[in-house]
Amino acid sequence: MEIKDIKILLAEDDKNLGTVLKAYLDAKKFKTTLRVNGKEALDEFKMDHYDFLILDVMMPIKDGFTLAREVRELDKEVPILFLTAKSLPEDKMEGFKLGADDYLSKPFSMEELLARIEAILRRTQMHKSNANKEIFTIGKFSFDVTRHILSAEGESHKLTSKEAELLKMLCHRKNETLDRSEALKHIWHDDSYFNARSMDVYVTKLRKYLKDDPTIEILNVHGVGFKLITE
Amino acid sequence: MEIKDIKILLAEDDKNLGTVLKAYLDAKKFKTTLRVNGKEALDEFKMDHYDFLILDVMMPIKDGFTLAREVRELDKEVPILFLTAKSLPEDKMEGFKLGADDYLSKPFSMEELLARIEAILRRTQMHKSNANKEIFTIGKFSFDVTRHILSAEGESHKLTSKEAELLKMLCHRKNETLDRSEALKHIWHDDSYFNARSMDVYVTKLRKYLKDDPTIEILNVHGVGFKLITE
DNA sequence: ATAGGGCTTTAACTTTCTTTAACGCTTATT
DNA sequence: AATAAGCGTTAAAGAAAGTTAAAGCCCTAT
Repeated sequence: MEIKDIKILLAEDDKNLGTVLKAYLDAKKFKTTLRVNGKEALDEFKMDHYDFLILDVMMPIKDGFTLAREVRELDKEVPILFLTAKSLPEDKMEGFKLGADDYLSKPFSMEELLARIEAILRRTQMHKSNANKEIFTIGKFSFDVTRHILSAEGESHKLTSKEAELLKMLCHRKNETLDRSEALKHIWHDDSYFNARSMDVYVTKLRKYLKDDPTIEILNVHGVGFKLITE
Repeated sequence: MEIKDIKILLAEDDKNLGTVLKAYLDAKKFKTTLRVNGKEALDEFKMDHYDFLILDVMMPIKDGFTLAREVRELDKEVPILFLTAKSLPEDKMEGFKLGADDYLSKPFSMEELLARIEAILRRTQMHKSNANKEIFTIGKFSFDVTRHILSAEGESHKLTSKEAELLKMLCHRKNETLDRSEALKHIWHDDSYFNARSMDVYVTKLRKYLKDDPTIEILNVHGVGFKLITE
């Protein structure tokens, strides 16, 4: 995997620092997504695949350590690097216990940050060359997100963009509720009545595709959204 | 490129420090040119080629940040390292926004300076060596961007300029969506209905050229653009 | 100047994808 | 139970994209 394919999720509440870091990392050919607190970062992490997390420890709403703990429940592998203003040993310890790979005390230079990211990636990226292949297993189905292909038992079916995007979101939140408004904002870019009805049509389509496996279900949570139930 | 070929432009108003730095760097086999303010440094930069800039932030007549801004208009690549007495975050930020690669707060040791220069050069020189290559690998194909040649297994095919430009853009965004309007603005210089249809024709052409490798795919993302998918 | 060849655009037709509409059913509220 | 809001499903209308062929354009060689 080349550097330019590596997706970084950056959680930093300081708008200024966050924007500059993102610009710098993007200039270094990473794909960086910036979120301004732990909650938004977690939502984003659930929504997409990331190869690396850079988390500010002190953030409003949800701090970096709490976020890391929740991320680790979903993914035990993804490298985490903390940015911390305090350089107290206790904090470092707590961070590393959660499976952090490194930390950096502010202020730091961009060069330093880059060097650490690359060091960690060298260490971890070795044994996963298939990292950017986003493939979900849903019951007896296999869903290739980038290729929009849903396959089972030799048969494979090509999904349209909207079908694929919706199924992707459901997969990222499997066995938990995907908010209707969240999906609408993410896929349709507008949470309105007609788009909601359009989304219903797509739910029906997906149910049809998945109906061959009775253990799979797209459940409606009335007034909230949908939930993909598997195994 | 060997170290002895690397030309450094040093802008430092403190005669004493400047001379010592130049002597040290020259001893380390760099070719160092010393200028005592931003204005003279800019004149020098315009006059000759430099591989690396070391700029003092506080200088008479023209300061380091202003100089960097003007340099960046001429050259977006050349590495810049700031020397700063103040260690205020604001200063750092302003510097990095201009595309600085690192900074060093006074007082610093010569070894430290050398280490940072070498770290930056390792990274940028690396980039340079595969930047001018401009050859993409797409599945079993190889695409020489500058020569407009798409080849596979001895066979090689010359692309027209529009074909090449479009494939280049798709390669730069491989495995992610290239916005239709972005491609139109960049290649056709105008995002209009007829150009969009023209672009569709070129997508068909490219698909034909690439069809021998079934792992490659140019996927349409309805209403958004196209995505080149490679393993 | 002009005829030919390669490249690009326009046109026309076909297919696919998305949205809208309609109608029936289910779930919450009072 | 009555009412309203939310959802399930299907069909159709509408918009975007796929494809092929012909027309237009621009250079170069004659």
